[in-house]
Amino acid sequence: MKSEPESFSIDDLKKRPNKTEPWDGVRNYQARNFMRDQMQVGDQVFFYHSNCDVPGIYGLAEIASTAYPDPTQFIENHHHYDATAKPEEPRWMLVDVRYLRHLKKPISLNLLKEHVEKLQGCPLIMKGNRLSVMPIRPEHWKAILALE
DNA sequence: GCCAACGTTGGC
DNA sequence: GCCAACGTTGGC
Repeated sequence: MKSEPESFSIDDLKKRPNKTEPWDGVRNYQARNFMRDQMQVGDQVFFYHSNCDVPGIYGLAEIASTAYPDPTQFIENHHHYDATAKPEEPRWMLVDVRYLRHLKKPISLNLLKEHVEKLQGCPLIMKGNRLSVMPIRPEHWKAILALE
């Protein structure tokens, strides 16, 4: 799961009550579907910092709830307001995310790219990929964590 | 700040 | 259904 650290970083997540935060603001259908259809409580997550000095994975989190409607879609004037969404027919979903730990050493995108051969097909290092939520296959998860 | 790589919108 | 225009993401 990606976030711009200037708006919400893994340090911010750690400081939250229960170290947990609703992952609101996702407005991409594919990303929504991953949260809605595939995420289960206890699933582990890489916390990725995008659009920053050193993009990469900075820590681990876990899914703390199954998907439910993103309340920000109903709030007029909110940055993530969606006039086409109605409470009886919500369009956008989110999950709660709980902090687990920082990586001993962040795994930069640069470092990930040095290990393409082990990460064949991993969406993280694929060009043009802009998804903010994406599934990581178990073998990729292991290979990435081994870089810590 | 630039720009490639998308995704969305809306006219036709 | 096609596609041009536009908006967004995110690395660099």
